Amino acid sequence: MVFHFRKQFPQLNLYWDKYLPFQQRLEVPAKTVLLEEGKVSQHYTFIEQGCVRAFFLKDGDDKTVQFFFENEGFSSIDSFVNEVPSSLTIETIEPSVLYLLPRTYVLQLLDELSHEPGFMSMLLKITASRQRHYNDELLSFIRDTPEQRYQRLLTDRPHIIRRVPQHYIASYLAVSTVHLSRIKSKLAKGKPHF
Amino acid sequence: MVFHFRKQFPQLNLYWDKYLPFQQRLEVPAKTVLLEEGKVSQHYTFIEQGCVRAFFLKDGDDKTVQFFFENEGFSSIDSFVNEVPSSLTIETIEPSVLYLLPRTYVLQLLDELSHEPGFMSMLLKITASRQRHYNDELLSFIRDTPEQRYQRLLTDRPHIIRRVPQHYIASYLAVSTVHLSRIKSKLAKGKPHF
DNA sequence: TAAATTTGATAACATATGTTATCGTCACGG
DNA sequence: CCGTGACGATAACATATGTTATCAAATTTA
Repeated sequence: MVFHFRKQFPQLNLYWDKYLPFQQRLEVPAKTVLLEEGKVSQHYTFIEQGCVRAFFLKDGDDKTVQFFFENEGFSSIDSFVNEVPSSLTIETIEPSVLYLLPRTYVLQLLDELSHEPGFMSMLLKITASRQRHYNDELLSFIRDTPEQRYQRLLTDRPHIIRRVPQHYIASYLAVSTVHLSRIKSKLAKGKPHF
Repeated sequence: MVFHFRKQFPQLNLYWDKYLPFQQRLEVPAKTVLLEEGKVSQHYTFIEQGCVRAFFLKDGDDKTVQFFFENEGFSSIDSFVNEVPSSLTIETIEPSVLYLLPRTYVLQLLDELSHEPGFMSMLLKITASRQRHYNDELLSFIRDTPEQRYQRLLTDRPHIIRRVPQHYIASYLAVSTVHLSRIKSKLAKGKPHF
Protein backbone atom coordinates (compact mmCIF):
# COMPACT_ATOMS: atom_id res chain seq x y z
CA MET A 1 0.00 0.00 0.00
CA VAL A 2 2.64 2.52 0.96
CA PHE A 3 5.26 2.94 -1.68
CA HIS A 4 8.41 4.87 -0.86
CA PHE A 5 10.05 5.19 -4.25
CA ARG A 6 12.48 7.86 -3.26
CA LYS A 7 13.31 6.55 0.17
CA GLN A 8 13.80 2.95 -0.83
CA PHE A 9 15.40 3.51 -4.24
CA PRO A 10 17.25 6.78 -4.45
CA GLN A 11 18.90 5.56 -7.65
CA LEU A 12 15.52 5.86 -9.31
CA ASN A 13 15.21 9.56 -8.59
CA LEU A 14 16.18 10.50 -12.12
CA TYR A 15 13.19 8.69 -13.50
CA TRP A 16 10.94 10.03 -10.83
CA ASP A 17 12.02 13.62 -11.35
CA LYS A 18 11.17 13.36 -15.03
CA TYR A 19 7.52 13.07 -14.05
CA LEU A 20 7.50 15.93 -11.61
CA PRO A 21 6.00 18.32 -14.21
CA PHE A 22 2.97 16.10 -14.52
CA GLN A 23 2.15 16.22 -10.86
CA GLN A 24 -0.75 18.30 -9.70
CA ARG A 25 -0.35 20.27 -6.50
CA LEU A 26 -3.40 20.17 -4.27
CA GLU A 27 -4.14 22.04 -1.07
CA VAL A 28 -7.06 20.62 0.90
CA PRO A 29 -8.68 21.13 4.32
CA ALA A 30 -9.04 18.41 6.95
CA LYS A 31 -11.56 15.62 6.38
CA THR A 32 -11.26 15.79 2.60
CA VAL A 33 -11.97 12.46 0.93
CA LEU A 34 -9.18 11.64 -1.54
CA LEU A 35 -10.37 8.22 -2.63
CA GLU A 36 -13.75 6.68 -2.04
CA GLU A 37 -14.37 3.04 -1.21
CA GLY A 38 -15.43 1.20 -4.36
CA LYS A 39 -13.72 3.52 -6.80
CA VAL A 40 -10.51 2.86 -8.69
CA SER A 41 -7.57 4.91 -7.60
CA GLN A 42 -6.67 7.38 -10.35
CA HIS A 43 -3.47 8.83 -8.89
CA TYR A 44 -0.35 8.13 -7.01
CA THR A 45 -0.49 10.63 -4.17
CA PHE A 46 2.49 12.13 -2.41
CA ILE A 47 2.06 14.03 0.86
CA GLU A 48 4.16 17.17 1.16
CA GLN A 49 2.46 18.45 4.26
CA GLY A 50 -0.27 17.04 6.46
CA CYS A 51 -1.63 13.69 7.43
CA VAL A 52 -4.03 11.18 5.97
CA ARG A 53 -5.77 7.95 6.95
CA ALA A 54 -7.21 4.93 5.15
CA PHE A 55 -10.34 3.33 6.55
CA PHE A 56 -13.44 1.33 5.72
CA LEU A 57 -16.96 1.39 7.06
CA LYS A 58 -18.35 -1.35 9.26
CA ASP A 59 -21.99 -0.84 10.15
CA GLY A 60 -22.06 2.78 11.18
CA ASP A 61 -18.54 3.46 12.40
CA ASP A 62 -15.25 3.28 10.57
CA LYS A 63 -12.13 1.22 11.06
CA THR A 64 -8.83 2.93 10.34
CA VAL A 65 -6.28 0.71 8.66
CA GLN A 66 -3.28 2.96 8.14
CA PHE A 67 -1.92 6.47 8.64
CA PHE A 68 0.24 8.45 6.23
CA PHE A 69 2.39 11.51 6.91
CA GLU A 70 4.74 13.95 5.21
CA ASN A 71 7.02 12.55 2.52
CA GLU A 72 5.01 9.40 2.20
CA GLY A 73 3.08 8.38 -0.87
CA PHE A 74 0.27 5.95 -1.34
CA SER A 75 -1.73 4.06 -3.90
CA SER A 76 -2.57 0.44 -4.39
CA ILE A 77 -0.33 -1.31 -6.91
CA ASP A 78 -3.13 -3.84 -7.19
CA SER A 79 -5.55 -1.12 -8.07
CA PHE A 80 -3.15 0.25 -10.67
CA VAL A 81 -2.15 -3.02 -12.25
CA ASN A 82 -5.52 -4.68 -12.19
CA GLU A 83 -7.84 -1.68 -11.96
CA VAL A 84 -9.75 -3.18 -9.10
CA PRO A 85 -11.89 -0.87 -6.95
CA SER A 86 -10.43 0.20 -3.66
CA SER A 87 -11.81 -1.41 -0.53
CA LEU A 88 -10.74 1.59 1.49
CA THR A 89 -11.64 5.24 1.74
CA ILE A 90 -8.76 7.69 2.05
CA GLU A 91 -9.26 10.99 3.83
CA THR A 92 -7.12 13.82 5.19
CA ILE A 93 -6.93 14.24 8.94
CA GLU A 94 -5.26 17.63 8.86
CA PRO A 95 -5.22 20.36 6.23
CA SER A 96 -2.73 18.95 3.73
CA VAL A 97 -0.61 19.73 0.69
CA LEU A 98 -0.57 16.88 -1.82
CA TYR A 99 0.95 16.07 -5.18
CA LEU A 100 -1.03 13.82 -7.49
CA LEU A 101 0.54 11.89 -10.36
CA PRO A 102 -2.19 10.53 -12.66
CA ARG A 103 -2.46 6.81 -13.22
CA THR A 104 -1.35 7.01 -16.85
CA TYR A 105 1.98 8.54 -15.93
CA VAL A 106 2.51 6.09 -13.11
CA LEU A 107 2.05 3.19 -15.50
CA GLN A 108 4.37 4.87 -17.99
CA LEU A 109 6.92 5.35 -15.24
CA LEU A 110 6.65 1.72 -14.18
CA ASP A 111 7.09 0.69 -17.78
CA GLU A 112 10.27 2.73 -18.13
CA LEU A 113 11.60 1.37 -14.90
CA SER A 114 10.98 -2.21 -15.92
CA HIS A 115 13.84 -1.83 -18.43
CA GLU A 116 16.15 -0.79 -15.64
CA PRO A 117 18.23 -3.86 -14.77
CA GLY A 118 17.35 -5.29 -11.40
CA PHE A 119 14.16 -3.31 -11.10
CA MET A 120 11.93 -6.36 -11.10
CA SER A 121 13.86 -8.03 -8.32
CA MET A 122 13.67 -4.79 -6.37
CA LEU A 123 9.96 -4.68 -6.93
CA LEU A 124 9.74 -8.24 -5.66
CA LYS A 125 11.67 -7.29 -2.57
CA ILE A 126 9.36 -4.34 -2.01
CA THR A 127 6.25 -6.44 -2.33
CA ALA A 128 7.80 -9.10 -0.11
CA SER A 129 8.48 -6.56 2.59
CA ARG A 130 5.03 -5.00 2.26
CA GLN A 131 3.65 -8.46 2.62
CA ARG A 132 5.70 -9.01 5.74
CA HIS A 133 4.34 -5.75 7.10
CA TYR A 134 0.72 -6.73 6.55
CA ASN A 135 1.49 -10.16 7.90
CA ASP A 136 2.86 -8.62 11.06
CA GLU A 137 -0.21 -6.43 11.41
CA LEU A 138 -2.39 -9.52 11.14
CA LEU A 139 -0.30 -11.47 13.62
CA SER A 140 -0.38 -8.53 16.00
CA PHE A 141 -4.16 -8.54 15.85
CA ILE A 142 -4.27 -12.22 16.64
CA ARG A 143 -1.51 -12.24 19.20
CA ASP A 144 -1.84 -9.02 21.15
CA THR A 145 -4.54 -7.45 23.29
CA PRO A 146 -5.67 -3.90 22.46
CA GLU A 147 -3.61 -2.71 25.41
CA GLN A 148 -0.48 -4.37 24.04
CA ARG A 149 -1.15 -2.94 20.59
CA TYR A 150 -1.47 0.50 22.12
CA GLN A 151 1.81 0.09 23.97
CA ARG A 152 3.55 -1.02 20.80
CA LEU A 153 2.20 2.02 19.03
CA LEU A 154 3.44 4.12 21.90
CA THR A 155 6.98 2.78 21.76
CA ASP A 156 7.32 2.08 18.02
CA ARG A 157 5.44 5.00 16.46
CA PRO A 158 4.79 7.63 19.12
CA HIS A 159 4.47 10.38 16.52
CA ILE A 160 1.16 8.86 15.48
CA ILE A 161 -0.24 9.09 18.99
CA ARG A 162 1.08 12.60 19.46
CA ARG A 163 -0.42 13.86 16.25
CA VAL A 164 -3.62 11.98 15.51
CA PRO A 165 -6.90 12.60 17.39
CA GLN A 166 -7.62 9.85 19.82
CA HIS A 167 -10.78 8.51 18.25
CA TYR A 168 -8.81 7.69 15.11
CA ILE A 169 -6.28 5.83 17.24
CA ALA A 170 -9.13 3.90 18.83
CA SER A 171 -10.48 3.15 15.38
CA TYR A 172 -7.01 1.98 14.32
CA LEU A 173 -6.68 -0.30 17.35
CA ALA A 174 -10.22 -1.53 16.70
CA VAL A 175 -11.55 -0.61 20.12
CA SER A 176 -14.12 1.91 21.27
CA THR A 177 -12.98 5.38 22.28
CA VAL A 178 -14.17 4.61 25.78
CA HIS A 179 -12.01 1.56 26.02
CA LEU A 180 -8.96 3.39 24.72
CA SER A 181 -9.50 5.95 27.46
CA ARG A 182 -9.62 3.12 29.99
CA ILE A 183 -6.38 1.70 28.63
CA LYS A 184 -4.66 5.05 28.85
CA SER A 185 -5.81 5.74 32.40
CA LYS A 186 -4.78 2.25 33.45
CA LEU A 187 -1.30 2.74 32.00
CA ALA A 188 -1.07 6.21 33.57
CA LYS A 189 -1.65 4.71 37.01
CA GLY A 190 1.19 2.24 36.65
CA LYS A 191 3.67 4.88 35.55
CA PRO A 192 3.12 8.37 36.99
CA HIS A 193 4.98 10.84 34.83
CA PHE A 194 6.78 13.03 37.37
CA MET B 1 2.67 -18.38 1.68
CA VAL B 2 0.85 -20.94 -0.41
CA PHE B 3 2.33 -21.32 -3.82
CA HIS B 4 0.40 -23.27 -6.43
CA PHE B 5 2.92 -23.53 -9.24
CA ARG B 6 1.10 -26.22 -11.13
CA LYS B 7 -2.39 -24.94 -10.58
CA GLN B 8 -1.69 -21.32 -11.39
CA PHE B 9 0.86 -21.84 -14.17
CA PRO B 10 0.37 -25.09 -15.99
CA GLN B 11 2.68 -23.81 -18.73
CA LEU B 12 5.52 -24.13 -16.26
CA ASN B 13 4.99 -27.84 -15.71
CA LEU B 14 7.91 -28.73 -17.94
CA TYR B 15 10.32 -26.92 -15.68
CA TRP B 16 8.70 -28.29 -12.61
CA ASP B 17 8.80 -31.87 -13.82
CA LYS B 18 12.53 -31.57 -14.41
CA TYR B 19 12.97 -31.30 -10.67
CA LEU B 20 10.76 -34.20 -9.75
CA PRO B 21 13.74 -36.55 -9.35
CA PHE B 22 15.15 -34.32 -6.64
CA GLN B 23 12.06 -34.51 -4.52
CA GLN B 24 12.11 -36.61 -1.42
CA ARG B 25 9.02 -38.61 -0.57
CA LEU B 26 8.10 -38.54 3.09
CA GLU B 27 5.45 -40.43 5.00
CA VAL B 28 4.72 -39.04 8.45
CA PRO B 29 2.19 -39.56 11.25
CA ALA B 30 -0.13 -36.87 12.59
CA LYS B 31 1.36 -34.07 14.70
CA THR B 32 4.73 -34.22 12.99
CA VAL B 33 6.52 -30.88 13.03
CA LEU B 34 7.72 -30.04 9.53
CA LEU B 35 9.16 -26.61 10.23
CA GLU B 36 9.90 -25.10 13.59
CA GLU B 37 9.33 -21.46 14.50
CA GLY B 38 12.63 -19.60 14.31
CA LYS B 39 14.27 -21.90 11.77
CA VAL B 40 14.78 -21.20 8.10
CA SER B 41 12.67 -23.26 5.77
CA GLN B 42 14.88 -25.71 3.88
CA HIS B 43 12.31 -27.17 1.49
CA TYR B 44 9.38 -26.47 -0.69
CA THR B 45 6.84 -29.01 0.50
CA PHE B 46 4.09 -30.52 -1.60
CA ILE B 47 1.23 -32.43 0.03
CA GLU B 48 0.19 -35.57 -1.81
CA GLN B 49 -2.01 -36.89 0.94
CA GLY B 50 -3.03 -35.48 4.30
CA CYS B 51 -3.43 -32.15 5.94
CA VAL B 52 -1.18 -29.62 7.62
CA ARG B 53 -1.47 -26.42 9.61
CA ALA B 54 0.73 -23.37 10.29
CA PHE B 55 0.62 -21.80 13.73
CA PHE B 56 2.55 -19.81 16.29
CA LEU B 57 2.66 -19.92 20.04
CA LYS B 58 1.15 -17.20 22.18
CA ASP B 59 1.73 -17.74 25.89
CA GLY B 60 0.80 -21.37 26.31
CA ASP B 61 -1.66 -22.05 23.53
CA ASP B 62 -1.23 -21.82 19.80
CA LYS B 63 -2.89 -19.73 17.11
CA THR B 64 -3.46 -21.42 13.77
CA VAL B 65 -2.90 -19.18 10.78
CA GLN B 66 -3.54 -21.42 7.80
CA PHE B 67 -4.48 -24.94 6.72
CA PHE B 68 -3.07 -26.90 3.78
CA PHE B 69 -4.50 -29.94 2.04
CA GLU B 70 -3.81 -32.38 -0.79
CA ASN B 71 -2.18 -30.96 -3.91
CA GLU B 72 -1.15 -27.81 -2.16
CA GLY B 73 2.42 -26.77 -1.54
CA PHE B 74 3.91 -24.35 0.88
CA SER B 75 7.03 -22.46 1.77
CA SER B 76 7.77 -18.85 2.45
CA ILE B 77 9.19 -17.02 -0.55
CA ASP B 78 10.51 -14.50 1.95
CA SER B 79 12.27 -17.22 3.80
CA PHE B 80 13.75 -18.54 0.57
CA VAL B 81 14.77 -15.23 -0.94
CA ASN B 82 16.02 -13.59 2.21
CA GLU B 83 16.75 -16.62 4.41
CA VAL B 84 14.80 -15.14 7.28
CA PRO B 85 13.67 -17.48 10.05
CA SER B 86 10.07 -18.59 9.95
CA SER B 87 7.70 -17.01 12.44
CA LEU B 88 5.44 -20.02 12.19
CA THR B 89 5.57 -23.69 13.08
CA ILE B 90 4.21 -26.12 10.53
CA GLU B 91 2.78 -29.43 11.62
CA THR B 92 0.73 -32.26 10.17
CA ILE B 93 -2.80 -32.71 11.42
CA GLU B 94 -3.34 -36.11 9.82
CA PRO B 95 -0.90 -38.82 8.76
CA SER B 96 0.45 -37.38 5.52
CA VAL B 97 2.45 -38.13 2.41
CA LEU B 98 4.73 -35.26 1.43
CA TYR B 99 7.28 -34.41 -1.24
CA LEU B 100 10.15 -32.16 -0.29
CA LEU B 101 12.19 -30.19 -2.80
CA PRO B 102 15.36 -28.81 -1.16
CA ARG B 103 15.94 -25.10 -1.07
CA THR B 104 18.87 -25.23 -3.51
CA TYR B 105 16.77 -26.76 -6.24
CA VAL B 106 13.94 -24.35 -5.65
CA LEU B 107 16.30 -21.42 -6.10
CA GLN B 108 17.74 -23.06 -9.21
CA LEU B 109 14.24 -23.55 -10.53
CA LEU B 110 13.32 -19.94 -9.85
CA ASP B 111 16.48 -18.86 -11.61
CA GLU B 112 15.62 -20.89 -14.69
CA LEU B 113 12.10 -19.55 -14.69
CA SER B 114 13.25 -15.98 -14.48
CA HIS B 115 14.49 -16.32 -18.07
CA GLU B 116 11.05 -17.38 -19.16
CA PRO B 117 9.42 -14.32 -20.74
CA GLY B 118 6.62 -12.93 -18.64
CA PHE B 119 7.56 -14.92 -15.58
CA MET B 120 8.38 -11.88 -13.51
CA SER B 121 5.06 -10.25 -14.20
CA MET B 122 3.36 -13.51 -13.32
CA LEU B 123 5.30 -13.62 -10.09
CA LEU B 124 4.17 -10.09 -9.39
CA LYS B 125 0.59 -11.06 -9.99
CA ILE B 126 0.97 -14.02 -7.68
CA THR B 127 2.44 -11.94 -4.92
CA ALA B 128 -0.23 -9.28 -5.47
CA SER B 129 -2.97 -11.85 -5.10
CA ARG B 130 -1.35 -13.42 -2.06
CA GLN B 131 -1.16 -9.96 -0.61
CA ARG B 132 -4.83 -9.43 -1.31
CA HIS B 133 -5.55 -12.70 0.46
CA TYR B 134 -3.65 -11.72 3.59
CA ASN B 135 -5.21 -8.30 3.42
CA ASP B 136 -8.64 -9.85 3.35
CA GLU B 137 -7.79 -12.04 6.31
CA LEU B 138 -6.72 -8.97 8.25
CA LEU B 139 -9.83 -7.01 7.27
CA SER B 140 -11.98 -9.97 8.22
CA PHE B 141 -10.41 -9.99 11.67
CA ILE B 142 -11.12 -6.31 12.09
CA ARG B 143 -14.54 -6.30 10.51
CA ASP B 144 -16.20 -9.54 11.54
CA THR B 145 -17.13 -11.16 14.82
CA PRO B 146 -15.92 -14.69 15.52
CA GLU B 147 -19.42 -15.91 14.73
CA GLN B 148 -19.36 -14.21 11.32
CA ARG B 149 -15.91 -15.61 10.61
CA TYR B 150 -17.18 -19.07 11.46
CA GLN B 151 -20.14 -18.66 9.14
CA ARG B 152 -17.88 -17.51 6.34
CA LEU B 153 -15.69 -20.55 6.87
CA LEU B 154 -18.81 -22.67 6.81
CA THR B 155 -20.03 -21.31 3.49
CA ASP B 156 -16.72 -20.59 1.76
CA ARG B 157 -14.54 -23.48 2.89
CA PRO B 158 -16.74 -26.14 4.49
CA HIS B 159 -14.19 -28.88 3.78
CA ILE B 160 -11.97 -27.36 6.45
CA ILE B 161 -14.69 -27.64 9.08
CA ARG B 162 -15.59 -31.14 8.04
CA ARG B 163 -12.06 -32.38 8.18
CA VAL B 164 -10.15 -30.49 10.85
CA PRO B 165 -10.65 -31.13 14.60
CA GLN B 166 -12.64 -28.40 16.22
CA HIS B 167 -9.98 -27.04 18.54
CA TYR B 168 -7.84 -26.21 15.51
CA ILE B 169 -10.80 -24.36 14.02
CA ALA B 170 -11.19 -22.46 17.27
CA SER B 171 -7.49 -21.68 17.22
CA TYR B 172 -7.84 -20.48 13.62
CA LEU B 173 -10.78 -18.23 14.49
CA ALA B 174 -8.83 -17.04 17.52
CA VAL B 175 -11.49 -17.98 20.05
CA SER B 176 -11.56 -20.55 22.82
CA THR B 177 -12.91 -24.03 22.13
CA VAL B 178 -15.69 -23.31 24.58
CA HIS B 179 -16.77 -20.25 22.70
CA LEU B 180 -16.71 -22.04 19.37
CA SER B 181 -19.02 -24.64 20.89
CA ARG B 182 -21.34 -21.84 21.97
CA ILE B 183 -21.33 -20.38 18.47
CA LYS B 184 -22.15 -23.73 16.94
CA SER B 185 -24.98 -24.47 19.34
CA LYS B 186 -26.39 -20.99 18.82
CA LEU B 187 -26.37 -21.44 15.05
CA ALA B 188 -27.88 -24.91 15.39
CA LYS B 189 -30.86 -23.47 17.24
CA GLY B 190 -31.62 -20.97 14.52
CA LYS B 191 -31.47 -23.52 11.74
CA PRO B 192 -32.56 -27.05 12.68
CA HIS B 193 -31.17 -29.41 10.08
CA PHE B 194 -34.17 -31.60 9.22
C1' DT C 1 -11.22 -55.68 24.61
C1' DA C 2 -9.87 -52.42 28.33
C1' DA C 3 -7.47 -48.35 29.38
C1' DA C 4 -5.99 -44.04 27.94
C1' DT C 5 -6.34 -40.13 25.08
C1' DT C 6 -8.75 -37.04 22.18
C1' DT C 7 -12.67 -34.59 21.09
C1' DG C 8 -16.69 -31.97 22.03
C1' DA C 9 -20.63 -30.04 24.94
C1' DT C 10 -22.16 -27.49 28.81
C1' DA C 11 -22.45 -24.87 33.25
C1' DA C 12 -20.66 -21.34 36.40
C1' DC C 13 -18.09 -17.77 37.12
C1' DA C 14 -14.48 -14.04 35.79
C1' DT C 15 -12.75 -10.62 32.74
C1' DA C 16 -12.70 -7.74 28.64
C1' DT C 17 -14.95 -4.77 25.84
C1' DG C 18 -19.01 -2.23 23.96
C1' DT C 19 -22.88 1.25 24.60
C1' DT C 20 -25.03 5.05 26.36
C1' DA C 21 -25.08 9.01 28.99
C1' DT C 22 -22.96 12.83 31.36
C1' DC C 23 -19.54 16.10 32.15
C1' DG C 24 -15.48 19.22 31.39
C1' DT C 25 -12.12 21.39 28.41
C1' DC C 26 -10.58 23.55 24.47
C1' DA C 27 -10.66 25.74 19.90
C1' DC C 28 -12.94 28.60 16.77
C1' DG C 29 -16.22 31.42 14.31
C1' DG C 30 -20.00 34.57 15.08
C1' DC D 1 -17.24 37.51 24.62
C1' DC D 2 -20.39 33.76 23.90
C1' DG D 3 -22.15 29.70 21.76
C1' DT D 4 -21.20 25.54 19.37
C1' DG D 5 -18.91 21.59 18.25
C1' DA D 6 -14.84 18.53 18.60
C1' DC D 7 -12.32 16.01 21.85
C1' DG D 8 -11.58 13.31 25.82
C1' DA D 9 -12.62 11.25 30.65
C1' DT D 10 -15.60 8.63 33.47
C1' DA D 11 -19.58 5.96 35.38
C1' DA D 12 -23.17 2.44 34.90
C1' DC D 13 -24.82 -1.11 32.71
C1' DA D 14 -24.95 -4.77 28.83
C1' DT D 15 -22.79 -8.17 26.05
C1' DA D 16 -18.99 -10.99 24.41
C1' DT D 17 -15.52 -13.94 25.38
C1' DG D 18 -12.23 -16.46 28.42
C1' DT D 19 -11.29 -19.96 32.21
C1' DT D 20 -12.04 -23.81 34.83
C1' DA D 21 -14.39 -27.84 35.85
C1' DT D 22 -17.19 -31.76 34.66
C1' DC D 23 -19.23 -35.10 31.77
C1' DA D 24 -19.98 -38.01 27.62
C1' DA D 25 -18.77 -39.90 23.30
C1' DA D 26 -15.39 -41.27 20.06
C1' DT D 27 -10.95 -42.77 18.91
C1' DT D 28 -6.50 -44.59 19.61
C1' DT D 29 -3.37 -47.58 21.84
C1' DA D 30 -1.71 -51.17 24.72
